[in-house]
Amino acid sequence: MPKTISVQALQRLPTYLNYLKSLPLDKDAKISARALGNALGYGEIQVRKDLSAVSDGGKPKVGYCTAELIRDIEIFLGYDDVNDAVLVGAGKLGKALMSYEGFKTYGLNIVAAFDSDLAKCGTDESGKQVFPIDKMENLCKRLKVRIGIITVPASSAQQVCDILVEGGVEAIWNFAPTHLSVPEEVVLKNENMAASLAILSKHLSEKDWNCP
Amino acid sequence: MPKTISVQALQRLPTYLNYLKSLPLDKDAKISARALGNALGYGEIQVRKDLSAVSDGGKPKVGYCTAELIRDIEIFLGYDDVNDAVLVGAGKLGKALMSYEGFKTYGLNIVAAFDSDLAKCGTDESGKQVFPIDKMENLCKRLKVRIGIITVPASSAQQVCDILVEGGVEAIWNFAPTHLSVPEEVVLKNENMAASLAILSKHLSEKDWNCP
DNA sequence: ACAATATCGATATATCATTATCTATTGCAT
DNA sequence: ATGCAATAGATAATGATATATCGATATTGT
Repeated sequence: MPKTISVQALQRLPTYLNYLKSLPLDKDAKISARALGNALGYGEIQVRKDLSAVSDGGKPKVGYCTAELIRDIEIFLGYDDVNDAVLVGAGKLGKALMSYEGFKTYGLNIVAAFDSDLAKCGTDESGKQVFPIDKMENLCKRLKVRIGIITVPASSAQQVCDILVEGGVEAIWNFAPTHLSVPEEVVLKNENMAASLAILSKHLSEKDWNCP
Repeated sequence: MPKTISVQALQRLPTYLNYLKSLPLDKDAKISARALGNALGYGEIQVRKDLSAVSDGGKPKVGYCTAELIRDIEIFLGYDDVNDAVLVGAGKLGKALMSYEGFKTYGLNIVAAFDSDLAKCGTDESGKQVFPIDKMENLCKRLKVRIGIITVPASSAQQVCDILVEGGVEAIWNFAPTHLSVPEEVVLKNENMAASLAILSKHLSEKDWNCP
């Protein structure tokens, strides 16, 4: 029976991983759930629970073996095998993502980008190829790309999304500030900046209410 | 007593708003919770619950008045009054955010940016000024900036964060893939792309398990 | 006018996530 | 050895969120 993990816990794993990797590399280093939690602002019980889903345990009085933990999380998250992705929309945000080196460490490899504006096509400064959008479906199929990243304006996002799905993409990462409908079997993750802003903005206005 | 709203619901509000605004503008248009839910992939009960926190209600057999709903959500989210923000880190992502026009509609106004690299200082292509980072604390205080956006590499994020806090910033929007510690009274929102990727990546690898 | 229907709102239930409590294990100092 | 402190792990309790049920109300068609 596969271990279960909550969505929230799953989203915390990269944070653990990131912190663990920032530690001085020592093959036999150990870390306790409490230390890890303190560093990241989580409770120690939560840390243990999160880690129980990915690792086969730490030792009392010692803690977890840092190196093992790193490996276990990476395997669990699938960072060990690379997922190919395409990006649609070579605007400012698209370019920023294209040239972000960090994705490699997350097992994400952007193999190509597309844009409807022919002026943006060619080789990007990141070294990646930008193709006209009508090549997209075919190229996705040929390369068996599994992930599509959408960084086009909201107005064309659904259209782009449909093409990606047609091209056999299995997961879509949407940066356009709009809702997309996808078939059930396709995973959709919205990077909803407006939602984040809503939180900040609400907190600020609540401060104004409470503090006279 | 002020109406309460869950964090999750709060994060859905911008999505409602965005969809409502995409509808043909008609002063007397009405929309039912079910229609709204179907369009966005939410359950109708959830929609009603979410909206109950912001609006003073729809009418049976009719639904909600679209125009009123838009206004109510905007007021609730504070989009009517503008919050000034500064951005730190004029790299690719920073520039992308600086030139994103959409923030205006969310009541966010980036008044200035900072970077430690003097070569990046001056006037950005977005028309915004980029200042050396040692001017930051002072400028935040003078302009009473409430929001700080961090788009620097993980290694310098905490340092930048501390300066922002010193400068009196009340909310921090962190795009660096690292954990930040802030005083209790400062709101921190992490835009954790790694966390989103974790979800996609996990779903993909789970597909591989289940489908032989 | 009255029934039928669509819809809202409130309450209750179920699901999911976090935190607290308790027990068991390990290493260390005596 | 033996007892103490630190720590993991399991279970239970709390809290947050989503879903279901039910009654109330407005519109529409007879």
